[in-house]
Amino acid sequence: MAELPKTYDPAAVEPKWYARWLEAGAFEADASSSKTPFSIVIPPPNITGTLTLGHVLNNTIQDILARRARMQGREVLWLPGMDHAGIGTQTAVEKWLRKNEGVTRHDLGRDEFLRRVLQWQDKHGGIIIEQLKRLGCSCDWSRQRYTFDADYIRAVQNVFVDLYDKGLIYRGRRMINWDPAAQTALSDEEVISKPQQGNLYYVRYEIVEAPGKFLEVATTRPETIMADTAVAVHPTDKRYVDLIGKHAWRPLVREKLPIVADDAIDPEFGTGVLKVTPAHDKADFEIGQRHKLPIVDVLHPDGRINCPAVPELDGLDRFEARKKAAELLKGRGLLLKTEPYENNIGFSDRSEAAIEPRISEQWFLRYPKTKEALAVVRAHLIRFFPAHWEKVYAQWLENIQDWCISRQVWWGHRIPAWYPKSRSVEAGVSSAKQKNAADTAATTEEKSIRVQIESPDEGWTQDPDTLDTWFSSWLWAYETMDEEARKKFYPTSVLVTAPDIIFFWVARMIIAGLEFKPGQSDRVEDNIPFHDVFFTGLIRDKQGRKMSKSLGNSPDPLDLIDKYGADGLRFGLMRIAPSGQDIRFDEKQIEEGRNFATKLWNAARFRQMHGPSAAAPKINNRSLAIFASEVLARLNETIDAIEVAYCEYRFNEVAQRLYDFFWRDYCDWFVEAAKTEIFGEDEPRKKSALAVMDVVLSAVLRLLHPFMPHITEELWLLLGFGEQSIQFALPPEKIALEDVDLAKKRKLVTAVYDTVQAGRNLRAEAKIPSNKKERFVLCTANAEIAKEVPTISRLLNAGQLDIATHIRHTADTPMAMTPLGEIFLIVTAGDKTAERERLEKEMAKLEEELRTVKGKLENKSFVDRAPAAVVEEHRQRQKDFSEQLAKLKAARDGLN
RNA sequence: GGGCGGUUAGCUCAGUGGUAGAGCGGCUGGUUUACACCCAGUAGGUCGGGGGUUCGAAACCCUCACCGCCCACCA
Repeated sequence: MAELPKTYDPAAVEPKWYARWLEAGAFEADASSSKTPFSIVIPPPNITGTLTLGHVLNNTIQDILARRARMQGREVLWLPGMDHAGIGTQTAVEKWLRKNEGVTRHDLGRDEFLRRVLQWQDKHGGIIIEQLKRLGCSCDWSRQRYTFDADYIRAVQNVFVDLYDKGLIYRGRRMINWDPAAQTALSDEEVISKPQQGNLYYVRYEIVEAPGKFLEVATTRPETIMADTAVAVHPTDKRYVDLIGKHAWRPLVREKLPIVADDAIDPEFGTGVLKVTPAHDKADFEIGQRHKLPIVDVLHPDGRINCPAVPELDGLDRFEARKKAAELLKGRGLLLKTEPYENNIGFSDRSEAAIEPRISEQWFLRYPKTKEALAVVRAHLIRFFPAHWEKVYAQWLENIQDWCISRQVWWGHRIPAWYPKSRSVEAGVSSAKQKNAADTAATTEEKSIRVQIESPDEGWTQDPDTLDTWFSSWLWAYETMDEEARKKFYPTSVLVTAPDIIFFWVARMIIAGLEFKPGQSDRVEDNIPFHDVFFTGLIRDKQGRKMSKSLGNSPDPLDLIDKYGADGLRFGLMRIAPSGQDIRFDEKQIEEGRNFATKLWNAARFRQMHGPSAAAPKINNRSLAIFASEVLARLNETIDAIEVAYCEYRFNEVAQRLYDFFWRDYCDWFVEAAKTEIFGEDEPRKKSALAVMDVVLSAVLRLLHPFMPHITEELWLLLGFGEQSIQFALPPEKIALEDVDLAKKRKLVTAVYDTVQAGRNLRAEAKIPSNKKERFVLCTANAEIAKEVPTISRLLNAGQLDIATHIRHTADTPMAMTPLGEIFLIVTAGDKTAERERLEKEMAKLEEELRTVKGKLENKSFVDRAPAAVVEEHRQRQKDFSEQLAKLKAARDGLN
């Protein structure tokens, strides 16, 4: 048996084991196995990504589930991979190119740029995979996939063609979200609205039919006045009814605008008059459609003003132009006033640029299977944990809009659509000038489009756009698997993800599963992508702020691993991660995880110092010390509690239970009590105590293994619990404690422990250093206690412990009540007053408790209606309290 | 405007009907032969406010307040 080193060194142990596990192929899934399958697909991190605490949380949970399933004898597939992350990666590489080569993607051209992305990817991409390995993730790396693998690309394009053929994908000119920084369209989900401090400008529009009279219009965007094509009021607004049907002069680029009536106008807002700018506002666009208004676009794709008719504004950035437009209007006496105003502005999730609503020709998906997707969650064919996310999911599906899937970025899955070379391709960017809004519903002449993967022939050119990254991710649950794996492992067991991608990914994967039916039959239950979804919390900093690069409040998990070990990080994080709630991160908590690992190490060392452990430890019920029975009973309770917690994905509870059991019940109480036997002369009893330790340690190591894989593996083999890796050891079963007296024994143990605590308290109150061996006397009627004197004495660190039936209480002998009787601390320098005060304090506390219990028992309703057991408990308590109080009183009176 | 979460010890959080808990931090004592990343002891809480249900509420119901998130076209 190897000697355990004095201290645990995760830096040496963790990489060693990880390398061995890989070498042994321990994480590889065998699709031909007859074992029950268990499968998880990883939420693929971006190829440009590096490990964050969010990843640590997420992947630790997946690893716990995977490792536990392996121990349970299941065939486990944890399928890893990465996402090509279209806009994200393109932005990252462009930034790198600008910095390192001083070139833009336009300098390089599309083909060359894409070559550079691949180069960059080889050199700098995929760091996160190595980081996940340091965390200990037991993914089947032999199956690692990428959303840009050749066959994955093909699958994505097939899906596009399929949906097009079904009439679900269409091309259309519509109002979309335009990101002027990335210069691409975005889906609604990629736009996040934030309140923004701005101004409300009150602008005068002269009435054409009544020169000298003005309409006042309140707007936040004076720079788009040139794109106004109407002025609108509410049809019942008395102030303006007379003007409906008349006209107003547009103040910039003077032109007649019709004054229309529309229900969408809120008469309460501003002046009750809206300038209608169909090209640059979603609501205005709809009003435009209703009134057949023309559309005037005055913005370049990059957000600069495109309006040569107003040279002062032309070419200016939209925000600059806003100020300038206000000045311009002011100069002409058309700006009445400016008020500070806060409104919600949409921002790009990625580039953080302010979004422009914009009319543009894009590809859209009319979602299929939305009702079915709702139904499978409603019927709990897919279960959400915590369940309240079902509502969020339902709300989205019930109000679902068509998905804008085309992106004007180069890096991504190219849209498999072809146009005759003669026709100029618009690349999604609309240059619509004066188009009639009514026409926009009509899509580009479908005849001229061919949707297929291969080029029809030389006369055709491919659509330059790429697909939204999520249009490839939604196939992740099954496109990552080959035919054989799919047969064995699809639908997957559980998806572990953060709730912020419930729409982006979770919902769409469910839809994809139901639509494309990758399962073994056409039945719904064979085609859902997963059975359970566990939503993790969001990790926040100590102040409750979201972790972000710009705030610099996100600690590098790799630093934490260096400092505390991967196991410490994992355990510390899991212990504070309540299911489904946000987590406030504090490094202290990781430190505790590390401390727990050290505790485990030292407890194992202690065991190992007293001889070799049994490979398959067994205990003999009859020879168990009462303390052993107690710790084993508590172990059984822990095993049960953990089982229940796992069923509901309450990982923090599993961790906390293990922590409490091991540290408090096992180390603090059992091991300390068992030292009597361990250091004693009685060989059979010593053996029994060591066997109990083996049973507990072996069980705890296995229970802890999913959380702390490295240290448990190390200790498992060092202690000799198995020649095989702990990874495939069966989970511990409950110990059969068929002892008829178990309840009685447990009560006695609790009484002993309470007595010890009372005695220690006496020592502390008497200001006696804890290392000083003092004499205690225990007055008790309990006949069985004599056997336990050595242990009680050890736990009290007593010089001597006498059992008596009576002792005269004097000031020299501080006394406390315990369930066993009275415990006295025999000291020489006693103080009568102090002792009386102490006793009276204790009496007061007891009296208070007694009053509560008595009150309840005197309440007839309580006695009649409460469960008999509860009433009985109260009666017992009343009896005990009264007796103890009487003894305290006698002791206090004895002092006189 | 709708929806969802939260409010328990100085801090971070457990606790879904029966004597209010843990860890950290504080204070006191300790080089007790596994562990100072430790051990022992201890202080600290009208469980956000109000109302209700119940013999009994931190927990269940109603209501208010505050904090956070999500959804929604008020310029």
